Amino acid sequence: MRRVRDLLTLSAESQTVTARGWVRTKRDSKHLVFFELNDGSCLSNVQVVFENPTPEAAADLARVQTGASVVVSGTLEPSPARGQKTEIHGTALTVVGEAPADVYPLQKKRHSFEYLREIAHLRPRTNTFGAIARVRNQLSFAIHRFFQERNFLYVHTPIITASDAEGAGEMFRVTTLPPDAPPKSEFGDVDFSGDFFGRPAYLTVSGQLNAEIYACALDRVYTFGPTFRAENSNTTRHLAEFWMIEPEVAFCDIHCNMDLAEDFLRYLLSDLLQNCSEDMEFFNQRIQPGLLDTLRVVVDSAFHRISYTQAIEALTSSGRDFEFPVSWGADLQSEHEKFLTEEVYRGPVIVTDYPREIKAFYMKLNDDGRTVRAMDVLVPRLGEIIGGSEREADLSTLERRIEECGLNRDDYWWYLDLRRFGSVPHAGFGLGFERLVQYATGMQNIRDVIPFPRAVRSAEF
RNA sequence: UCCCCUGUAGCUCAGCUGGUAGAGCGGGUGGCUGUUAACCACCAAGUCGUUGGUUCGAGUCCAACCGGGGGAGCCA
Repeated sequence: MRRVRDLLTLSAESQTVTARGWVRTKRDSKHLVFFELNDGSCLSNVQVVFENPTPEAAADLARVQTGASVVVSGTLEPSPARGQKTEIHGTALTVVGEAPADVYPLQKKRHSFEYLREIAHLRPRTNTFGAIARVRNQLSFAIHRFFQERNFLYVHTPIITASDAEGAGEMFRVTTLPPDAPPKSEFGDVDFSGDFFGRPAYLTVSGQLNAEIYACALDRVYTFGPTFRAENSNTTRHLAEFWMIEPEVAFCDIHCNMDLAEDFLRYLLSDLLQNCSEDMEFFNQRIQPGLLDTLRVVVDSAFHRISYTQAIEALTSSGRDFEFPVSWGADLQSEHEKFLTEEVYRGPVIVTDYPREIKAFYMKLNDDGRTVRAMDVLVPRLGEIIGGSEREADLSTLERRIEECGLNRDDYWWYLDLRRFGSVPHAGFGLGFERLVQYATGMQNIRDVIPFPRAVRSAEF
């Protein structure tokens, strides 16, 4: 038994081969039947030919339709026609599972992504979703390799968290209390002391705070796990459940953090271009023309690095009429990010040193007292793909920032201990895995780059 | 959550200022000895998202609801 990917690299010397998989398309004439077999090992199908089939084989071939699963044996031969170098001249065929064409939802034609989303259990059988699965796999592997080569430790931060104020968005509650009649306190609010954890608990929105703990002991760590946001957001770049990569590095400032983020993205894209070339060529041709050229430029050139203040200047001096007014102190809107990445710099841009008021409490306060050492990596089409910062390492400054942000110091006692004992400058960032996949493939909707998307009012499959 | 667009055959869509539905693909049958978006011929297939309203008459106009898509905000 050989996988199609290997089969296609063999030289055709009439050797006997067996393959199995799912039939993508069949074409036949009176004495000649062609079908193409795909087993997910690569984008390409292998063409199978039956010439003058025996009556038994003909009966089986009649049951072969798009979507059927088959095992086929034959000899690998040079193909006389264009379209493929080699093909299997079939001698034996087993139809493992039929796919009746009048009810099988996938036809041998192009389907819209909207339709395929409704049949997410079958969409990995299409070219696009097979390619996405392989790209996700390649990127995941490369992410681990990148960090492992640099002596980062993979740490497993918790999925369930009790800190409800990480400030990264609405959270999903985790509870074993009965939803119809939860216990109430004397004031009428829900009493969580009897809940599973004895306190309110949620699904994590970030592993960062926990990662900092390990970075401040083991020097350099990363997490790669699922993350949950209960935001009621309905866009092409948000999910309620997504995968995030969060490196955290001790003795590292904002500049070292930017270097890491940039090396990381370029490493991943370079690896993908090299090791998923067939799939990437497909995305270039069918999904986003020009994609490969764009990615090659990103791999080969340094990212632009500007401060928030410089970004504001670039926007105000552009003469462009934006829907949202540009002023120092206001957050950058989508249209501003798009303008910077797509028109001013035509590539990834790292923006640093944002006003303290629009960023999280844990970001290191700059000497000017007005800005923090935040960094966002913005890319064309998507906007923010990475958000990170140098963390505030000074105890009293951090305590002041927590209070400024209206948070309760006591909730962060363990986080503050990191500054109380052996504090070090450290920095890190979060990369949204699905956004990376979107960027790398040119896919428009984030729901099409994750196998089973979870979004508002959407959790089937 | 807000704004805009959209819902007609299995899929993708057309259907003008209201007169009870059409194309391509897909499917079925037949033909074809090298196809590869196969080709040729024929055939079948629709409670026009749901409910209500206007009208002699609604796929078409109006309202509400439901589903889908895009944009914004929030962010990764």
